[in-house]
This record gives sequence, structure tokens and C-alpha cells, in this order.
Amino acid sequence: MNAPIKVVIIDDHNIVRRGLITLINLEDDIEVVADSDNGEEGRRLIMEYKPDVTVLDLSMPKGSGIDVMKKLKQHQSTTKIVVLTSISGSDILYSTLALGAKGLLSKDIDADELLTIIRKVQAGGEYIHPSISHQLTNLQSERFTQQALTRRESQVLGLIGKGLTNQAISDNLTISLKTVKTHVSHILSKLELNDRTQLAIYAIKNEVV
Amino acid sequence: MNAPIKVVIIDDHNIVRRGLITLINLEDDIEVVADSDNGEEGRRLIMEYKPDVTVLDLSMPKGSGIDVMKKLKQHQSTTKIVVLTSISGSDILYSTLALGAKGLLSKDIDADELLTIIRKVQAGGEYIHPSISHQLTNLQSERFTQQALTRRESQVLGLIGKGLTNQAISDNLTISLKTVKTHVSHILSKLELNDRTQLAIYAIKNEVV
DNA sequence: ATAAAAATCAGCCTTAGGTCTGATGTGAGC
DNA sequence: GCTCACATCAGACCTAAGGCTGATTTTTAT
Repeated sequence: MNAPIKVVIIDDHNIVRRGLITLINLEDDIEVVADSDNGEEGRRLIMEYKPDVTVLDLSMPKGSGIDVMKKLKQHQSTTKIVVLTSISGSDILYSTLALGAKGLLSKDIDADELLTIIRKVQAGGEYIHPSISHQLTNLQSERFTQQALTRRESQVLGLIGKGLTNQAISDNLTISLKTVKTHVSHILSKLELNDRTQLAIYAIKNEVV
Repeated sequence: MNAPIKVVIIDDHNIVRRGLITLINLEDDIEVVADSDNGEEGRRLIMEYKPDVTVLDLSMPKGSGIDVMKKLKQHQSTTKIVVLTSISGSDILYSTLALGAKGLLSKDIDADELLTIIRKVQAGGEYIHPSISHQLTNLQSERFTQQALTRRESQVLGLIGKGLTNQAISDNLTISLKTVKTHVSHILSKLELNDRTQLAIYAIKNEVV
């Protein structure tokens, strides 16, 4: 028999993490070697344990899942990433694929299903849960041409998502009101949205910080 | 030794549910007698099994946690409810307390902590997780005087949360633009917010439909 | 070194959003 | 019958928001 598949789990919900660990360790061909509730530590653990598969939650306080994936890509980590999420926003899902996630699934899947996916991904396969993939189909063509937001623009978008007015944002970032308006205008056209209300909704659903 | 504490679990995430069941069933003084992934079935299970404690998730597709609690209150159920949530909106949390939840905790607690809380609540105690209770302290005094939204106002708020303009809302509800503005104005003053962007954020965080 | 992208700001203009005051019809409750 | 909350609408008003054009400076990549 082969060595068991080494797995690292990164999720900020203790209960979810404990649940996953318990379930996975019931199997004898898969083993959880480490786990963490935040992105920073999680990244260190991956470097250290070099797991075959990493189960990664997207929404976390310190260092989001996206950040973790970016960093890992820089370091050319070979761990295969299965993204676990309840997020509905579509752009963030697309980002994970662009960053090379092998699996993509929502938190309401069966536990058995997760095990199957881990094995499949470890064997070199890919898997995207149907409830998520249908969100992506339309989007492939549309968003492909979409320019990414600059750092400043993301920052502004994040403040809009907190309900700040342009004036408040200008104070907050100590730049002129004009500049804020320019940024907002750019963000709107890049995301193909119509007003700041839709931006706020977008920001929340895609967890822009 | 006493009979084990009977628990019903209602949460739409399979993994969370399986995790909870596995963890709880490791204890010999607590027993999960039933579980469900939606509010409707969950309510039936509670009627049928009459559990001592119910662990209830707030955000679910069919019949939210709030609905379940309302129905149970009508039927004068004696099950003690522990609300499990990752929602940050404060009004919805306050609602759960008003509806008599005995426990209130976020999903990032320790598993052991949950067990302790179930025992405490069963014994007649109450528990609110610190990460949540601080959201409530300010609010007790402020929101007490807060008028509830009317049916129409909630409806309008819901559409704002979907990113509609006043004109679009007016078309959608087939009422005049003036009327929409009136409603929006009332909602703003009732919720003590400043503009529609903040309303949209509020609507999402409090899951206004 | 040079080109390209990002960040900054200004003026001008239009409109959606929001406030205030006030008015009318309707239904529930006392 | 009377009252009160609710939903509807109107006019007048003010401001934040966003579009468009154009410009300067800083950063970044090649």
C-alpha cells in the first residue's frame, strides 16, 4: 500500500476544521498532517509539511485564501489546492481558478464527496462542484477581457463596501475628492456596474478588503 | 447516570453538520437524535423528537433560522435553542435574543466550547459568545426605540440590497418614483443610516429578502 | 533610458438620490 | 364612528454621485 495522502486544512471556523479532521482521519489512505485557522500560519505549514493536498477556505481574517494561493504560486509550491467556500460572488471564484485551484466546492457538499475529491485531485484530476460551476460558465467569456483593479482601486472599493461616501473616502485616504471620483469611475467601468450601491454589494460578496 | 441530553442539529452545510454530529457523539452524556439541512424539515424533527437542545444555523435556503424560531414559539416548544452563526449583522442577532435563544455563538468557536455550552444551556443557563455580545451592547439602548419596518419598506430594502435604483424599484413594484423615495427616506431614518449604499450593506448582512 | 501603467487633480455638466411639507385613500382596531 | 398606521403621490429644493475631457507626476516594467 502507498503512503497516505498528506493533507493540510486551512479554515477559520474551528468547528468546520475539527469536523474535517475527524472525517478525514477515519480514512486510512488520507491523513491530516496540520491545520490552521488563518492564512499566514497556514502558508508556513504548507511550506513545512509539503502536503499533497491543501483544503483552503477563502474567507478568513488574516490573509485571505486568495492571498495564500498567490504566495504559494510565487514559491512554486506543488501542493494541490481544493478551495472550500460558501461565497457566491463569481469573480473571486474565477480568481481561484486562474491561480490554479484543482478543486472548487461549496460547504454544503457531502463529507464522502470531499474524500472522493481529495483522492481525485491527488491523482492529478480536477473537480468543480456543479453548484459553483454554473456560476462560471457565463463568466468565462465576459470576464476574460476584464481588467484587474489596481491596488488603490481595490482600496477604494473596500471603503465603498463599508458604506463610506466619496468625501469620507477622500478624508480616509487623504486624497482629493476629485481623485476618489476618478477611481470610482474606473472601478465602475472595469466591473461593468452602474453605481456605488452595486459596488458595495460586489465588495461584500467578493470580500474585497 | 441521567439520560443523555437529546440534541437536534439544523444547518445547511453538510460538513458542519457531520462535524458537529461526530464531535457530539464522542461524548456519552449528549446524543444527536436527528439533523436536517433546512428549516422546514428541522421544525418537524423538533416537534417529533422533542430534543432538550437545538443547534440552529441562521442562514439557510428554505425557512431561515429566524422563521424556525418564530414557528417554534407559536407552538410553545420547550427546546432550548443555541444559535450558530457567522452573520455579523446586529439586528438579526438581536432578533434571535428577542425570540428567546439561550445560546448565541459564532462558527469559529472551539468544539469543546460548544459541548460546554450545550450542557450549560440544558442546565437552564444562557451563553452569548464574546465575539458576538460586543456587537449587542451598544445596540440594546439604541435599537430598543427602533421602529420596525413595514412590509412595503422591507420589500423596498430588499430590492436596494439587490442593487436596484429607485426608478427600477418603482417599475418593479409598479408604484411611482415619488413613493419609492418616500419609503427609502423612511427606511433611512428608521435604521439611522445615511444613504442607499449603507442600506444595501445592511440588507445583505441582515439577510433582508 | 524609455515606454506604459498608475495615481493624482481640475472644470464642467447632468442626474439620481434624499429632505421637507403636505395631501389623499384605505384598512385595522377600539 | 373615530383614530391611527400604512401606502400612495406631488412640488420644491439641495447635494452627492458619476461622466467626460484633459493634464501632471510617480511607479513600474522592459
